[in-house]
Amino acid sequence: MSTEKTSGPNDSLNFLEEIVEDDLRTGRVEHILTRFPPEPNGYLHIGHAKSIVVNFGLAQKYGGKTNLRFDDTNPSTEEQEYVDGILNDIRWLGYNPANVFFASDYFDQIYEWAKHLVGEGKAYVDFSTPEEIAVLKGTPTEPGKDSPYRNTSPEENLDLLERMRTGEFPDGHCVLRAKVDMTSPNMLLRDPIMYRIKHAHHHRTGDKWCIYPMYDWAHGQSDSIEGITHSICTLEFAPHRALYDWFIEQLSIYPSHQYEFSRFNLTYTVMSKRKLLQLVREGHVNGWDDPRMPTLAGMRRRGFLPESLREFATRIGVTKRENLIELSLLEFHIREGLNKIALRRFAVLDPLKVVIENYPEGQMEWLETENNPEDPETGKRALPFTRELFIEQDDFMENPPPKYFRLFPGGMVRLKSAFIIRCDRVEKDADGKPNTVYCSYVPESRSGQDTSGLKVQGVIHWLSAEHAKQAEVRLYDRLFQLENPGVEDDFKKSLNPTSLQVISHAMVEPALMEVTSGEKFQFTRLGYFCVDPDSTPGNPVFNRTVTLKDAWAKAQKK
RNA sequence: UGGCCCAUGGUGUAAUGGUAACACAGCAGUUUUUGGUACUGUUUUUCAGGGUUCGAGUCCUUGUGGGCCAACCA
Repeated sequence: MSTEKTSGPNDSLNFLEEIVEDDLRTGRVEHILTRFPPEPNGYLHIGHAKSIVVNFGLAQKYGGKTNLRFDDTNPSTEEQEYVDGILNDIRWLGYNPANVFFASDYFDQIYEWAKHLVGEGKAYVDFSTPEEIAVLKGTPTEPGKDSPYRNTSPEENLDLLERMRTGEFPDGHCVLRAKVDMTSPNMLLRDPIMYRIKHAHHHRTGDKWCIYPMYDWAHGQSDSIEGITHSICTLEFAPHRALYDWFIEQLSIYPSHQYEFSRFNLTYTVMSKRKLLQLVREGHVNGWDDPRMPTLAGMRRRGFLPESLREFATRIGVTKRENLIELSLLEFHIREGLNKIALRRFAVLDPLKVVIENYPEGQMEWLETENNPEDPETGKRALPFTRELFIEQDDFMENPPPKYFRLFPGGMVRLKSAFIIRCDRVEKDADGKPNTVYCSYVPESRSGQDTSGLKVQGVIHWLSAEHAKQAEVRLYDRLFQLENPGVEDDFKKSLNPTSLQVISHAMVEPALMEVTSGEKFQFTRLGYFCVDPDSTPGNPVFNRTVTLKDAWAKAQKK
């Protein structure tokens, strides 16, 4: 048998890594410096997580650094709350920016550069209305026409710009535009706006400015000031690159370069900030950190591990293609991470009482069970076993289908880490729902010292009724029922009505009464759960992060 | 009807002119006191036509299909 098998994605580079290696080899750059440039107008989501992993990951791999730069050029939508949240999310994901900067740190320099361009006749103040500007801009297939203000002298423009800055004009009265090419096939080159007037309070510069630079007139300049070698963004910015380069060339400043990769889409998820904001505002979810949200805050509260997210982001790759990633890939990485570290605990979400009729009343014994079979060093714990127990309703069926190997009348099942029991009879409510199952146990079948010789296929979890404690459990499911809700006219039409199911009286083992917010467990046979911050002493709340894979449930669906 | 970007299994990503592979998903099985985990096997792939070449997923060309661009948003 050959053991030489060394192909796979691990030894191949994505296109950004190829560019970087090339730049390093040819000496275009000595060290790479990337940046992650969020606008502080919302919370980070899983799409940003990929961008963070790409930017920080690339720098880490090649011994470079990454700055965090808040793109705060629009005071009307940006807030300090978001700055704090974003910083927190990035650190949680496992990254530390080399520097934390703000585009607003550079407003003075950017203004000086604007004056320079005006002085050279490469920018002008335009008093046209937004409508007039739009009409003269043309369309993608028709060239635009020059604005009547395009040939104002540099001297007059300099004066006008200064008056814009000092607050002489009201909002929207005029704009500063770059003089590029009104006939360019690239719409962004048709005399793009550099500054607009906004008499608004800025979260950092206060009331110092009433003109604010547009994205194109701030981003590349900020990159250049910081000496960013590789300015990585998503595909929709590709047409901006021509402008990015144009400004840098006109100013003869450090030539940062822009590279674009495709953003990713996730099935059953929307990712646009606008839509996420709508979900929050309209109360379809309980805030930005609702565990159903694809925000980092939501996923953290849901119980996702940052390393799972990093691995997922790496696995989906970096390309320029449209793509729609299956949610099951994310879930795979979540389970993989949690399987190794989550301690196992017993919980019964939908209790059904079991009475072991041949087990003496009042008797109790401690039975040992492992905390995590994947990690023996986590040791064992003891569970109290008594005559009256709880099992899941799901684990009993009066008339089971073929291959059902849990409990049914006349059938036997193993209580995990305890005994084998046989179901003798069942007592039902008036509506026919089983309410108590009477069983007998096999004393010599005790786990670890089973001499019964019996073989049973099913193993189920259980709780001593007398010792079990109540807890709230929140079961989360996908927020949308459609694979690609974002492409519908109304994405909210496919909202999943059962994306949250609250079980206020689940039963759990006593040890789960003393937990801390954020702690993660596997509830044996049910899934991974995480302690919600809503928990109070004695009243824990558990969020279901993700279910376990369930071959039986899958087979039943067919 | 202008410009830019893109096209490899169900999904995503490799293969850098020389045997189309990896992961997830699916299916089948082994192990298992979690119908979990682990392990094994397996179904399924180069958008179409033309060209260059001994040889094309890869290069050229023409189509076709998809995405992006006409905020004083980023």
